[in-house]
Amino acid sequence: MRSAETPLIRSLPLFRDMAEANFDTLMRGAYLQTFPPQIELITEGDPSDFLHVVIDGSVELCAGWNGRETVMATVRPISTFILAATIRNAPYLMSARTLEKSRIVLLPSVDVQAVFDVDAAFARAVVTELAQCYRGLVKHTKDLKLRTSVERLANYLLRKYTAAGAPAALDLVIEKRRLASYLGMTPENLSRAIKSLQAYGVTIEGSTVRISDPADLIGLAKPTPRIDDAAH
Amino acid sequence: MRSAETPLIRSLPLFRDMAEANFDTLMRGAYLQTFPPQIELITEGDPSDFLHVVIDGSVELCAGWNGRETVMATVRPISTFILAATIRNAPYLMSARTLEKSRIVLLPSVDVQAVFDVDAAFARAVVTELAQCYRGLVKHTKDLKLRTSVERLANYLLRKYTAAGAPAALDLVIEKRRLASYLGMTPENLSRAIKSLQAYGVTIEGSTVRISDPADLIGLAKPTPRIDDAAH
DNA sequence: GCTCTGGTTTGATTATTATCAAGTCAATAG
DNA sequence: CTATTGACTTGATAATAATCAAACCAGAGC
Repeated sequence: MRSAETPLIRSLPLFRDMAEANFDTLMRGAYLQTFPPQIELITEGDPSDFLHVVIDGSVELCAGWNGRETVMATVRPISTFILAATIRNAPYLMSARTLEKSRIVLLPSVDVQAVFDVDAAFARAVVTELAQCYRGLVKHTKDLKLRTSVERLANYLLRKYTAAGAPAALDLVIEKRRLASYLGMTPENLSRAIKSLQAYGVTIEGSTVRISDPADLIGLAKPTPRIDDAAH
Repeated sequence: MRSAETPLIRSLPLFRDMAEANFDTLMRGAYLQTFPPQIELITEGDPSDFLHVVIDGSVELCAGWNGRETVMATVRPISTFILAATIRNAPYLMSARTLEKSRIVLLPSVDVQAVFDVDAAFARAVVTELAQCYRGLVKHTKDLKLRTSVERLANYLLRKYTAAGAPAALDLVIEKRRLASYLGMTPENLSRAIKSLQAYGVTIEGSTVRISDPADLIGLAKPTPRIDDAAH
């Protein structure tokens, strides 16, 4: 691959510190592809051949069992997904599907592994990234096990609100049924949870969220850095 | 540290392939300590100073929020815990508590990080271990989001049963209230879930589990490698 | 032996969440 | 402009799980 996106990828924490020669090796074997919406990029259970980097658009990671399905995460530019499967050379545990028209870089797993072995800076970056992903998932699990659905919604909204810098109106980016699945509830239940947050100054019209009294909502949500901080 | 446990630690996948000199460095800075039962080894939110290795006994990883608490995992010999916090040099997301009298090796995080930077084999082992932990947590999350409590119990029992080689009687090692918390339910609910599995040939008396008709139980549990396999 | 303790079980009740079935609404294709 | 589609909402109901309270039971200590 040789394209305008190369410097963009280079700027990611995962690739930032590695030697130029090794980065070139990775890029030589890479493919940049554009996918239409609703395309299944990878399927749960398939062998992991590529590390994926979302350049543009958005991708949903989901998992199914016995006819049920749940959204595990949404990946937005610029970031990678299924690093763990690539590293372990094991089958995917989640499926990935484009939500909109998306441009994605595919890095062959063999190249990633080869470069990992010779580039200490890259190795460190992979570890850092993986540890970050792990900790993110620990937080998600705590969210699911320790909170009710209304509490999960309240904290989700506060996280987005804070990340956006406490704006008067906030866009809900994700479809409600997908948000419901991500938060571990049904669309109907989300609809009712939204209604019950009106008592705490939250209004959601279409995809526009307004929080009139953050302090009140915080009183209900009781956010903690050990679940709700992106950094930590 | 210089003790009889050194070769035991050396045999772990995490330390197996590293250079002898680097392993010695790690061991020089290490402490081996014996803790009584019910001791809080680390507390959620504290800075991460040590990588822990359980040599003997057992340790419970748990997390709390707003007066509620949940068991995230149980660590048994020989394995490490809180690798991710050590790597990221970030506060612990979980607390750790001994369940019984336990011997634990403490490796200063600074040493782990220093050796990581100079030993490629160790770096690769850390990545492999972290990826394994990550995938284990993905499975746990899928289990929680896609299955009912009875299904989670059925699959938990089948996993233990299979791992033990399909014995006539199986010991339930963990206390029921802890198992309940791990599986995301109350002790009362677990008690009822056990009862409802009697219809599928499962009897649990005290801590002894008997599965008279595995095929029948499998029909209910519908286990899948993408949730229930330790390896994958 | 007894008593105390804490885990477990059981029953009754409530809370929470899911399911089913209509409806509303907005965007879009024809 | 109308018809269709699919997301979202609402209401009624059912399933699932939590809570509360009371027993039960086994092991530890006396």
